[in-house]
Amino acid sequence: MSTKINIMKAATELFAIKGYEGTTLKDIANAVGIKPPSIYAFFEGKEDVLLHIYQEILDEHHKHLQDMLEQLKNGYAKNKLYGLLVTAAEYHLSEAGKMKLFRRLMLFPPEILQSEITESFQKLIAIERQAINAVFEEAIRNKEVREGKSEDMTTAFQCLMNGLFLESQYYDEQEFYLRLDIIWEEYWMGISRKD
Amino acid sequence: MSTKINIMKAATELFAIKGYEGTTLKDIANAVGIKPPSIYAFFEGKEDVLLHIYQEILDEHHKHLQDMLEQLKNGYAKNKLYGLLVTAAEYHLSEAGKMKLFRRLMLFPPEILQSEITESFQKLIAIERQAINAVFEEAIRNKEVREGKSEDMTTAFQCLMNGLFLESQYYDEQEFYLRLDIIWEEYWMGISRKD
Amino acid sequence: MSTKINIMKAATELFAIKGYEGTTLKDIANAVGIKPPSIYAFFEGKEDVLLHIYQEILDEHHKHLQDMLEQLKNGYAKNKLYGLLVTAAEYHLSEAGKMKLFRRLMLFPPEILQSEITESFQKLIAIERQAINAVFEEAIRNKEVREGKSEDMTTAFQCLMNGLFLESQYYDEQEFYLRLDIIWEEYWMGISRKD
Amino acid sequence: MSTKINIMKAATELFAIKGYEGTTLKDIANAVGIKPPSIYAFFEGKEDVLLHIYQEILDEHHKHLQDMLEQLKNGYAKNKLYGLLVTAAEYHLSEAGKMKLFRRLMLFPPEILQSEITESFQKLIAIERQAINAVFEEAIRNKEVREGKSEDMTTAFQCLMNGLFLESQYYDEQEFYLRLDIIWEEYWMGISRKD
DNA sequence: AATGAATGAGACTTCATTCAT
DNA sequence: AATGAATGAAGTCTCATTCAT
Repeated sequence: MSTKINIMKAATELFAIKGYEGTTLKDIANAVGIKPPSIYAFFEGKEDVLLHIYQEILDEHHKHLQDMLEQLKNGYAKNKLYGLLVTAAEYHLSEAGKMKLFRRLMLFPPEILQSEITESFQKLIAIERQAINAVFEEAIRNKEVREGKSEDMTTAFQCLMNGLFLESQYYDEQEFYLRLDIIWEEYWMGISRKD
Repeated sequence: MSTKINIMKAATELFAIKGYEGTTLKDIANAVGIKPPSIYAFFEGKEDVLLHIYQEILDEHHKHLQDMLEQLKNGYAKNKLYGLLVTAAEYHLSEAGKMKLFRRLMLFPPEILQSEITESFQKLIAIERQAINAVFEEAIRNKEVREGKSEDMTTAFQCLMNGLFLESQYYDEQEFYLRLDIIWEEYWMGISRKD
Repeated sequence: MSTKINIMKAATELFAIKGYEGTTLKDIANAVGIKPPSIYAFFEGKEDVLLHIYQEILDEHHKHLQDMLEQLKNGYAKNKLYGLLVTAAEYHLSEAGKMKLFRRLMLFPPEILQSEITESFQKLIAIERQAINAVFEEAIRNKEVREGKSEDMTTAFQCLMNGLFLESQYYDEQEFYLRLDIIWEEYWMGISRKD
Repeated sequence: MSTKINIMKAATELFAIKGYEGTTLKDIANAVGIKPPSIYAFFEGKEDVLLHIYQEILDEHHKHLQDMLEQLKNGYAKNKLYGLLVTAAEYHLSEAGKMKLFRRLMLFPPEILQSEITESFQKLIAIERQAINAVFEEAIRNKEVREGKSEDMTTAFQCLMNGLFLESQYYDEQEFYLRLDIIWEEYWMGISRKD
């Protein structure tokens, strides 16, 4: 029964590294220690494997998003936003394979799933955006950050997150966390209210 | 002949959208209006097409980098850095196919070229980093930006660039430029010296 | 158990419509509401299923032949021959699936069973032929039909039967019986003694 | 260039004997002396091979039908009808493979082409029926055959043809022609006008 | 320079079958 | 009696590539 899970794990890793088209069912089967036809006992085909993984990633991402939103409820904006970055970073690093695949699907979706993927990803981003925006609105009211439009701050913060999580792929864990802190410091220095 | 160029153009576009493994020589030939074997009159094979394109992208990138460095020679840091973003943005948008492939190769290189690609890309980034760093060093001296480590500022700026150019893929041209300006304003507000 | 019977029923229908090669054990299992491996509790394999069905058809055909021969014992030739056609027609229509498979196996036997099938079918035809021939011999003696060789009459009658039962596959029941009566009338008009 | 023709010839023969599902591309390729992928240089796939063959058979059948209709224009009904049988018999025997496949497709069409095949075959039969009916109408007027409905005579004659051409598959050429003549004699004896 | 014909390698997938449960 | 898991064998088809023209 764990074979299905093993297939998904192996396929996630392989799709992330070699891409959907670059990965063969043989690759996946080899990684699991079974033969290619056995995959069909659990999935309808290669596409179906990807779809299941994609669904799983989406579900987990939603759960993760809930955790992050929880994080954004109470406390100072500084802690909230930094916590957001760190939580997200930890998530990206702890689920390296899944997240690499997530980024790949987001940026370069395989033709077949293009529309489906694009749509659901945009929803995710919108939810995220709304939550972050709320933080900035409150932070402006509380004078935790300088004056400005919360919408624009959100735009800039999302850009920062995008940059960071693209970088999570280039650098090893240690270096990444170093950069994360540098970037955060630089960022907070610019956005925070100095008085 | 112009066929060779057409093949490279078509292949660039297709590799960018469908990936190297997801693109067939037939796809390329169809796009050009020839038959697959004709490609072998100009290239040694599929891999060779990618290698030529990759080389081309690299060369152009170097040229583009020269333009950018030129930009960074004289003037105020504010203009230099903003000019950098705009120049890069224009480049990314005018050569959409090439740049999409550039990002793809950078983030998800096909197995065969992995080491080669990783290496040369890191060189590019290093050059870029050095140039940007120089701008910040001077800007700190000139008190155009607040006090701080130029290295850290460079790190943050690169993160911003990465975020932006990842976003150049999500948003259409108009929206992208809007975001670019918002992000720049937010950024400059934070980094500039207020007195 | 009744499952065995259900398998044979479903397989008969499917072999008839889709052919032996065109039918999968999954098709059969689906039709029965079981899973493919369950078939192996009753049969040695796909070929064995066909063999059992084939044997069943053969046995029933022999029984049916006995009924028909019974029919040919007493009475007028006209009634005998017409009765033969009607009885056979009813049989073909009541056991549509079985008879469609019968025709298929007869005309286009799957390679594996070719020799076996050909042989046993020729026996059936020979028995049939002999019985019909006897009817004509007597009918000629009794002057129920015109003068002629009983062998030739049998040959013609068999041709008529073949034509009819090929047609039983084209036309729906109602139309088939209409044609049967027309053909019989035409036939009997030609063969009967007019005086 | 003749490879395409060879493929069609080989496939016709194999589809006739082993059925569409029972024939593999390897079987066909072997018969032609090529490898399976080469078939794709001429056809889109296995189904496409069948479709082309089917179209060819249909076209030839239409041509053959024209020949037969020509045959039915002038002369005595006896000669016309007997000529019809002989011409058809010669056709069936000279193109044994094609005609065996024709019968197979007519009686047991592979699922994919079922509707298409059924439709076009019914058209063929209707044309044939009309032509034969005309012969009987004239023959009744000319008192070449006994009184009766031409429609019914046509029905009976078609049944005879069906029977005969089903038999063309059982018996070898010599025996088939013997039976053909016997059946014809028996038939004509019954239908002709005796005075 | 271009391509029709051909193919080895290999991909995805189906299928009959086995076996432990 | 029934099936989930697994697989060897084989089928259809794609693809990069070669070669003669």
